[in-house]
Amino acid sequence: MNLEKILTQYTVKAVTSLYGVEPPENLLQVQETRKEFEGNFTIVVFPLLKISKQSPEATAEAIGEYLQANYPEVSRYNVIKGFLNLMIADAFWLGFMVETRFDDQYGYSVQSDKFSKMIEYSSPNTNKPLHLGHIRNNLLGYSLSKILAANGNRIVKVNLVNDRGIHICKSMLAWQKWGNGVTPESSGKKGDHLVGDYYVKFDIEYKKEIEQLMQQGMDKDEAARKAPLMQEAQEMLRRWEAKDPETVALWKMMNGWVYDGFGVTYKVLGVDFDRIYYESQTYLLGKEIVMDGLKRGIFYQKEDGSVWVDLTADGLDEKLLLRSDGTSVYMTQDIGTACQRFEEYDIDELIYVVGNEQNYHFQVLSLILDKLGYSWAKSLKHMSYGMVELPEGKMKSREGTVVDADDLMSEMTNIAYEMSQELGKLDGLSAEEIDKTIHTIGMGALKYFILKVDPKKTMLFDPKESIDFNGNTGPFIQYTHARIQSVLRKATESGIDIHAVVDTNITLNDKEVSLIQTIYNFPKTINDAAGTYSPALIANYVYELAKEYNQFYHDYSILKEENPAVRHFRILLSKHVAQVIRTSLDLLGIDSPDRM
RNA sequence: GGUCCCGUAGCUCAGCUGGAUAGAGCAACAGAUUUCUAAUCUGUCGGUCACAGGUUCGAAUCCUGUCGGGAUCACCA
Repeated sequence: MNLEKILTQYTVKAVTSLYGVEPPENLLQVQETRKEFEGNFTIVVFPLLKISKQSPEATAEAIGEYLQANYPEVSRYNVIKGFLNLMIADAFWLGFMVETRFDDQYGYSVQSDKFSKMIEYSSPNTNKPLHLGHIRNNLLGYSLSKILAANGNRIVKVNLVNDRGIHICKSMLAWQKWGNGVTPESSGKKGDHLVGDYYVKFDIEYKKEIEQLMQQGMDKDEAARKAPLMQEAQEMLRRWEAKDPETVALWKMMNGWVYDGFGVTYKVLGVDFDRIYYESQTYLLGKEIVMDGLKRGIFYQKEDGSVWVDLTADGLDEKLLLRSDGTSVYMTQDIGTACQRFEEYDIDELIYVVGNEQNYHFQVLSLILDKLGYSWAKSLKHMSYGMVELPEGKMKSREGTVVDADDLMSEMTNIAYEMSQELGKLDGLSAEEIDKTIHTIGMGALKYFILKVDPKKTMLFDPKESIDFNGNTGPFIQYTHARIQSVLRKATESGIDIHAVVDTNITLNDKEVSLIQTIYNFPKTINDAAGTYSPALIANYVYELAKEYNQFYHDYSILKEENPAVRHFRILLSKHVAQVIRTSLDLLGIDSPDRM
C-alpha cells in the first residue's frame, strides 16, 4: 500500500482516539511536504478543526505526537501553523530500497483483469511529407501507448492512412502534367517529399488559374470551383472511384513512394503500429449503418436525399451523414471504422490521438454511436492535443510555412554532433558508435521538448532558436543516466561488487531521502499519466529525479565514501535512479545512452 | 453569433480534484572542477498568476462577468 494512504489511515486512528470522532476520509489531506520545509509528508489539519475544537497548532501537535508514539514509520514531526510535517523513518526508506524489485518493470501496474485499448495515431495524408505537427501526434500516440501498457493494459496501435481523395489527386495530376516521369530513384528525392512537391506545384498553378478567372470578372468562389485544374482533379477522383486502371496504377505508384518515405520517417522517429488501415479500404464503411439509423428514425432525410442527424437537443448542431448523391462523408466513415474495430478486436476502449481542432467531431461521433445504441459508444476517447505554432502563427503546408519532420530530425542530429564534438565526447568512438550516440541525443532533445508540454496546450516552436541541450531537456536527463552508468563501470573496474547486499543500518541524508521518495512516487506517476493521457507528467517527473540526483552527486561521494555500508547504499541508490530514468525515458520513446 | 479551449517572470513551460513565502529552464550577471562525466552544481536578478467581483479560515486553482488570443459550428478530411 502507498505511504500516503497508510498515513491517512494512521491519522484517522489518531483523530478517533484523540477526539472520539472518526473523521470521514475526505477531511484528511496528506500531501508531500514542500521542499522549503523539513519533512516528507504533510497533514493539513484545518479541515479537522471542527472535530478537534482546538487551535490548528494544538491539533497538529496532538496528532503529531500520537503518530510518532504509535507508528514506527513516523520518526519525527514539526508543526508550522496548521501544517503537520512528518518525517518518515530511515528504516522505512531503506526497507523500500532493499525489498523492491527494481527491474525494467518497476513502476508498472499489474492488472489481473487487463483492459484492451486501441490507440489510433499518426493518420497522415499521402499527398505530402510529415511536419512538426505530425511529430507531436506520433510522439504523443506512441508514448501514450507505452504508458497505458505500463499501467497494465493490452494495447493495439493502429494507423489510419488517408490515401484517397482530392488531395492526392492534386499531386497525381501535377506530376502527370509537369513531372516528366520523375521518380524518387531518378531524382534521389525521398518519395513523400517528391509527391509533396507536386502538391505544392498544383497549388501554385491553381492559384494562377483562379487569378486569371477573377480578372475575367468571376468571383473568387466561382473561380475556385471552375478553374480547369480543379475540374481535372475532380475528374481524376471520379475515375479513381470508378476504378479506372490507369488512374489506379498511378495512384498506387505514387502512394508507394510516399509509404517508402513515411517508413523512413517513422523509423527515425522510432514509432510503430500493430495494424495499418487504409482509407481507400474503409471509406465506404458506415453507409449501411447510417441507412439503418435512418430506417429506425434516429436520423432524418432532407428533400434532396441527404441524411442528417439532429443534435440540437444535445446542445450541438445538425450534422450531415450522407450527401444528397448518397456518398459518405468523414463522419460516415468514422462511424463505420469504429464499428468495424469493435467487431474485429476485443477492445474496451478506442482512443483517437487527434488535434483539438477536431474536438467537435469526436463529440458528435460518440453521441451518434450512442444514439445508434452501441454499448461501447462511451468508450471512445479523444486524446486531444494542441497545435504546434511558429512565432508567426499556424503552420500552413500549402504556403510552405511548415517545419518538415525529416529536416528537423536531421538538424537535431547535426546539432548533437557539433555539441558532442565540441565537448570532446566523441573521442575514441567508432563511426558507428558516433552515429548512434548523436541520434540518441538529438532525438532525445526533440522528443523531450515536445512531450514535456501538457498535450492539451498549444505549444510554440521557434526554428530560429534551436532546441536546447542544457537545463530542462532530454539530453540533461540522458546525461544523468550516462553519468550513473559511468560510476557503476568505475565501481566494477575497481573491484566493488555493485550487486552486494546492502546493510540497512545506516543514516540517510536529506538528498538521499528525497531521492528515495521520488523513486517511491514513480508507480503513482505512471498511474496519473495513464489516467490523464499525459506523457508530460512522466517528463516532468524524470526531470525532477535527474535534477535531484545531480545535486546529490555534487554534494556526496559515492565510490570514495569511506564507510562501506554507506558506499554500497549509494551505489544501490544510483543504480535504481538510473533504472527509473531509463524506464521513464522509455515511456517517452527516448533512449538512455550509457555514455555521452 | 453559438459552443469549446487558452491567458502564470523578458522567452519557453510547471503548478490547477482549494492549503504554507507562486516554481523550473532559457536569457543576463557572479561563482564552483588537483576529487566518481562541468551536457553538471551554487547564487543574484526577474511576478498585480490578463482584469473585476464572488464563495472560503485559506483562491493561480472553484463560480460569475469583462478584456485579449485560438479552435470549431462545411454536401472538406
